Amino acid sequence: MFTYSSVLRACGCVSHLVQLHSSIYKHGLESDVFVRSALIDAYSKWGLPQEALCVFDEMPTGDLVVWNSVISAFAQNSNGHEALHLFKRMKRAGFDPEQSSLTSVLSACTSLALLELGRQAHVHVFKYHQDLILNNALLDMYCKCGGVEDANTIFTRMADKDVVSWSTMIAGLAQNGYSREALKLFDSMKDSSTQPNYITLLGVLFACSHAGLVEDGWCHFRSMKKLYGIEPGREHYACMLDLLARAGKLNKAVELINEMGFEPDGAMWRTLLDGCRAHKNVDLAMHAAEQILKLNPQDAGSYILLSNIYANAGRWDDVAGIRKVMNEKGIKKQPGCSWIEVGKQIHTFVLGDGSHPQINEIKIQLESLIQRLVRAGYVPDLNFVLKDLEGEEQREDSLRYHSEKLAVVFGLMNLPKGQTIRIRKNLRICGDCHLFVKLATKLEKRTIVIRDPIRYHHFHDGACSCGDYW
DNA sequence: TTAGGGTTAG
Repeated sequence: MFTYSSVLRACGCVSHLVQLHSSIYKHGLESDVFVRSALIDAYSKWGLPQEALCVFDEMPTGDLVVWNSVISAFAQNSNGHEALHLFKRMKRAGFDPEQSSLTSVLSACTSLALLELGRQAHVHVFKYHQDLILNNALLDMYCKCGGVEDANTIFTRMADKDVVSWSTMIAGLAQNGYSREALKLFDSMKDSSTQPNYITLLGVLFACSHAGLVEDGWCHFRSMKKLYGIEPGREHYACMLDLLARAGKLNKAVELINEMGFEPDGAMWRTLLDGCRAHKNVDLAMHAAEQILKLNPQDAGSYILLSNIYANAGRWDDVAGIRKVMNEKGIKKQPGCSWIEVGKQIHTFVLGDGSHPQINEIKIQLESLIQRLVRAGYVPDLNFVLKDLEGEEQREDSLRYHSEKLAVVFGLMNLPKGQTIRIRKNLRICGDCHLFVKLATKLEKRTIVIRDPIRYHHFHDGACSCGDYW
């Protein structure tokens, strides 16, 4: 038992793990709780939570650690629903959750971006208010669920803070559009006794890139090694590229790619491509797209970005060419999708999908809202319609029914006045929806928070926390 | 003082 639980931690590939697993059976040790938790954990670390669940389910023997192992297996492999389901099973089985279980539950709420659920988990945490790791998980949960004010309160009250607490808060502020506050916090961190690490600096550079702070970004990037002994890694370069590309310093971005000493990956070229779209550099865009498609010939996002760049430049033959290639290769763009939590239920809206039971009412309300917004000065921005990829008659509808607009209207209809409307979506928000939501918060006197895959937009009284730079 | 579970980026 002692041997296996030690060796399982050291196994270096899945096939070794499977061999150890059968050898455990051979020796009849599979019911030992130490061996079982180590096995569950090992499967989880190799990204196989279902295998971990099999190990868990096949024996009745278990203790709190075995439960915690299997819950964390799903929490860490981004299956928040299953983690929460197992947590409920654990409570029904008569086990009292403690710090480790609650940390996994918080991490599950974080990955699901469900603020109300996270608040419920927070209630269980009160009696452990001195636990550092648990507090860190709480910080992350509040930051990622759009409750950055709550995170700030907890952070201020934390007696002990380690590098994870500081890094979580710095990145959290930046993701929520509070870049300058994030940089101020980094200054306070330097005054404290905690040394920044690799991840802290990523948060700092992220803050700079999302606020267009080019000089600050360079300064932190160039001083990483000297001040903190941290060699800039691939991710730091990616952040710098993002900073330069967004700010329109495309030549500097290309210089950085050439000098960085890493092979640029698809995400880096994609960053550059997006900068080319924003700053209308067709030639560089073509080069970047070519590089991406060499690395990943099926990357739908790049085809669409490139085709929009061509469309904006009026190069309709090239637009048609891309559409043809996409058709031939069977490449489809991912449909936009938004989620909103109302009455403990998640409501999903997908572009072009009218399956929501209230969809007709929502469309009527949306139409009326658009008319009121137009009277208040809203002009739909047709630049964001994918002219090339949609049929002529769908053009206006495709913009009108972007999933976040449907979710916003649904929130206005169903959430009490004064309650913040929180939406999560799978793609980045388009400029037209951004304008629409800004104006809607002013007209309807509501606060709206939208989380996209990269960051948050806090809309209030006609403005957004991103300062229209995202 | 021979063994198992939790937090930060992309």
